Amino acid sequence: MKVKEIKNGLLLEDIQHFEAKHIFECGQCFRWKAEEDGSYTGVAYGKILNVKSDAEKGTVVLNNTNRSDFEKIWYSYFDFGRDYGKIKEVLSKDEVLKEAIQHGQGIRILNQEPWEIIISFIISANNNIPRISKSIDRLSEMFGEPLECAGKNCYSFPDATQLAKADIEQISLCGTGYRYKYIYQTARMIAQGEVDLDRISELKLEEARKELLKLPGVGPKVADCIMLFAMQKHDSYPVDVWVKRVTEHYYIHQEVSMKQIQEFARDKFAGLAGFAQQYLFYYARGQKLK
DNA sequence: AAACAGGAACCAC
DNA sequence: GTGGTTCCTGTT
Repeated sequence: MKVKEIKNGLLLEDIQHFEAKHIFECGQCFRWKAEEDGSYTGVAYGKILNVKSDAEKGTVVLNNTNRSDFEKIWYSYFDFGRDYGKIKEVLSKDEVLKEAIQHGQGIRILNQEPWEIIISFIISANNNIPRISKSIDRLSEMFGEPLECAGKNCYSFPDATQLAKADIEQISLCGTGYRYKYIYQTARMIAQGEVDLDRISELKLEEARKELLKLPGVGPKVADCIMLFAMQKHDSYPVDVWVKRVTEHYYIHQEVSMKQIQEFARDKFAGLAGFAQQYLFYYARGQKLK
């Protein structure tokens, strides 16, 4: 990878396995919005960034950033230190995944902030992506810090302290439905240090899940998402309806319990289960698999 | 306009 | 620990 400074940003060259659409639309994040020119704009770690990828040229343009933030934030955020070619090579031994990877070849698993991901996925329970995004935007507008930018959506995601001292009635105005209580209670538990996210991040999958399940609004699926998208637990295999459908349809050939799906994934994909899950999820949604 | 989509909590058993 | 029901809101 080559990093060149350009006006107001960076040009990355010799990039493989990176497509903005695949990355931002594979269900792992909610704050990145598609622009008319095919780029995406979003907020993470309190910074606004615009991303445009060109798979043919092998380039990525990062707008509104600099070399220092790239090294501090975005290199890790976009998981540039990982060899996706190797992951794909291993997973492609399976015919279904080979096909799925062709559809989502530019997927990468972002390294997101645990706190934001916890709240985002509490909101995701029994919900759909447009509504989840809207709720997160409203939470940020109401309780986050304003960021310098030209358009809309320019607020950082509020931290746990900010939400813990918020009026619970105000949280309920963010379109989160009955989940507002969970958001508030979880914020309080974390703000008060009752739950230590850094500590949980260090634990192994099963132990970390047990801890995360103590948070109100966090069940098995949400815990698995938090671990995969914000705690680098790449052996996590979150099973939502789409992943359940795609796993049953292509591998098990009958309806089974959530537990059986997870056992299957653990045996079949082992440490790469999380990557397999992302390729399969994106594939299933693209196929509108029923 | 009624039906549907989507995970967790909660309560029986 | 498993199964059924309810929670809220945007879309069809």
